[in-house]
Amino acid sequence: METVGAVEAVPRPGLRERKKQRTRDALVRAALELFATRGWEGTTVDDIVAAVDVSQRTFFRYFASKEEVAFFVPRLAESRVAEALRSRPPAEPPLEALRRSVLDSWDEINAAVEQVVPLELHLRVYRVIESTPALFAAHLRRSAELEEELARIIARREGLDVDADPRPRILVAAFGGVLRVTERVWSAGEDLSLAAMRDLMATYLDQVGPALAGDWRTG
Amino acid sequence: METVGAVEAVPRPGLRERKKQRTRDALVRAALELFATRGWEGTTVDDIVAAVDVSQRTFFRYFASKEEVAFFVPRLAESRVAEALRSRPPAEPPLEALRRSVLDSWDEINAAVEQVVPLELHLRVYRVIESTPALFAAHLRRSAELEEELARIIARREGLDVDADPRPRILVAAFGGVLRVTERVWSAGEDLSLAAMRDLMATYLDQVGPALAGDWRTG
DNA sequence: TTGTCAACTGTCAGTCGCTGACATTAGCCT
DNA sequence: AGGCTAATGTCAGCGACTGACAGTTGACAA
Repeated sequence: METVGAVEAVPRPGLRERKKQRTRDALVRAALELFATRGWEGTTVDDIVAAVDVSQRTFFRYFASKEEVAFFVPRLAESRVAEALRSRPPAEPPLEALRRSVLDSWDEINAAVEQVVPLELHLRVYRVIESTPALFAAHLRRSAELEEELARIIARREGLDVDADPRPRILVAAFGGVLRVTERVWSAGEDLSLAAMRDLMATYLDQVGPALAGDWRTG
Repeated sequence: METVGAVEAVPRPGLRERKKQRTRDALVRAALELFATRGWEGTTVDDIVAAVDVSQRTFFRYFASKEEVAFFVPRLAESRVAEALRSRPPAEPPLEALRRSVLDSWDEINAAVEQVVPLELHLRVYRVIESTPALFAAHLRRSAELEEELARIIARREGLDVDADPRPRILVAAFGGVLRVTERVWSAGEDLSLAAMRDLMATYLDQVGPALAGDWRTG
């Protein structure tokens, strides 16, 4: 079961694999840096590949589109949230499970991000995403896809069929809506710390019930 | 204040204006028909302009992008919903105002749509929008923009500042989330009538409270 | 070490969406 | 009728993206 000179656990990838990894990372870093400084339309794929010194064709073999590289970091976060939700205790009420999944993954997510690009760079890119219509649209679609996944996980937890009982999707849709408001307000505000975002999210989630309840003026 | 020979109300537009209107309508109809039959990627702008016999340049003078023509019909709906919300009685609780704005505009919207394209064609195009990633992303962004507008209207009704009090946005985000689930389930189902959609929406909105409330298993 | 195979990369030509510049056509108005 | 101007057409070009083919370079066995 063990090749000579190779350890069981992680049989250190060959030169080829390491080279690919380096190219991919270099492309991500160069692209994000350019997006953050010159903006989305101000950056061409040719600019990116010139910075890394590979051909344009190579870029498109690593990323299906110019968009995809912009969402490299958010992608890391999405998979972790789904992961977290899957491992919540089944006894927990659905909304509570969602809330804790997002809030608890936060630190872990940021550690993972830092391994690829400085967190500060990601934040700058995030602002570009929010202010560029084409990118913002893509962001919303990705969110919708994540929500669909979360709804399915919730349904399974509760022993329901997503296509028969709409409650999982309704819950997640409402939850996701609040998340987006949080992102928006947070990134428009001054305190861009993660603690600030966490607090904001917790506060907003607490307000969903009251906001939906009815007349705000008689509160 | 009155030009000689011109009637006050609607001084029937000149030939030039009527020609423009015809060209625009022809482009919309040709485009939607093509999208519905050949799909989004299967239709080029050249195909559309060939069907109407105008130059490509003319197409882009009427529509900023290939996307814009695909959303010509949804656009009609959006403005009417905002309009309806503005004219709801101020005493009504926010969620109730939103709900009635959408449900009550329905018939009016469909009448307006029919004046441009057959409703059945629009439904076929809508399915293309939902199943084409690029179009679906654009759809979500448009929804987000409408939600922002609705949030501002709600805030004004309640005498609040949207940027200070998050409740309007939270409410609308949750509401919008439910709307999207409705659209999804409806367009995937069999009964594509408008009555079916209205019922579905009403039902789902009623379930938001319970879904958020807590443990579904002790219900 | 060497040679073979397969993976990776580069080059090139071409499509499609979209735009600016400039020339042409055609309602409009005196 | 003729001038003004909006609408349209033509053309050249950019940028994202793709398929086809050729060259290069790790991997692996003889």
